[in-house]
Amino acid sequence: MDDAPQPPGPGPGSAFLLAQIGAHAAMRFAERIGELDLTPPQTGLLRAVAAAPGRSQQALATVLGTPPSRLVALVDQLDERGLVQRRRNPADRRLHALHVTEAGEKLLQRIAEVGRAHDDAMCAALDDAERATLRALLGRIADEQGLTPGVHPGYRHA
Amino acid sequence: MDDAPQPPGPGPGSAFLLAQIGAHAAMRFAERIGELDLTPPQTGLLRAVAAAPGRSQQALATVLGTPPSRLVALVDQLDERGLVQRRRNPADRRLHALHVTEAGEKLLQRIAEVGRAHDDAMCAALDDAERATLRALLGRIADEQGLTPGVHPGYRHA
DNA sequence: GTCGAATCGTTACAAGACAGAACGATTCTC
DNA sequence: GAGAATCGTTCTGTCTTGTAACGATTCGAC
Repeated sequence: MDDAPQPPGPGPGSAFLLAQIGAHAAMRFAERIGELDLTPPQTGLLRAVAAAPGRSQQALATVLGTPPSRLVALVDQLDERGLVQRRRNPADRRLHALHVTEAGEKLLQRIAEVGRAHDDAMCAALDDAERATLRALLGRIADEQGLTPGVHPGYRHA
Repeated sequence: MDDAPQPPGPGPGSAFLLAQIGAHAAMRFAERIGELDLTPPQTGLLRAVAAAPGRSQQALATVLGTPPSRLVALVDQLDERGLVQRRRNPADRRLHALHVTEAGEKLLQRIAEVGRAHDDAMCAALDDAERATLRALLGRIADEQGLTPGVHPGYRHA
């Protein structure tokens, strides 16, 4: 753990608060899904596979912004636990089409529950109207910054 | 780079957006101060030293949440570049009191400029009133979550 | 058709960051 | 004055990560 900058004049700026709270949110989320024996990268991959079944590993690597060699290990871990499957495509036997198993689907439901609880905990300081306002502002920022929906760049500790 | 979760029902939840945007903000900031030949941990340390001159390395390690062994390398780097100084305390020669040099002060001013530009770029999607609203909401979240002002937990790539 | 270039997944490798424990030097306590 | 405690440093082992080669398979040109 380290620290970073603190911006302009009076108190921290929005960018620093975003980075600080974002790192905190990521850590807390990692703790929560750790109880399901999952790491954040594993969770992200599982969600990405479920979002569009049958994609190749290379396609996923491109979308997730990770080197293909890293994806191999990730898929291995999920495969060993029976959460995803590699199916050879008869038309093009080079690529492995990834699919989520039933066990994977079940786990995804639990992940969604964890996500809701985490979301609620992070916004504990805000009432319902304020949460809606925050979410709208963040959505506009994410859009303007060109962030891919559902993809989180740069997690630590696989 | 990896990815992470995407929360509840309709679209991403606030917690995911916070983590996603926060990581993005941290990366962009790292790029900006990279042009000043600084890493985020170095920048954070420099700011921390300036915030309270004369503190010991151990005191800083506690505040920043980093192991003392890591701080040594960081202080070395800043010392070699003449940005901070280790001054032995005559009263207690065990500890090294850290101080920012004039060159360090000058660099801090440039860092502040970079921080303002970064802040502005991150909020480009919002008008002034919306930025104030966002900042207020984020400030309350950071406070409620017990985050230490000015300290950013967990940066990657020193 | 066939030969070469390109693509996919995998493996191997090297580089770097990190935390934790062990180590001298110095100071505090009794 | 002797032992425990503190500070900074060094050392070591582990882990993660990106890059580069490697077979297998398919596509394109001729």
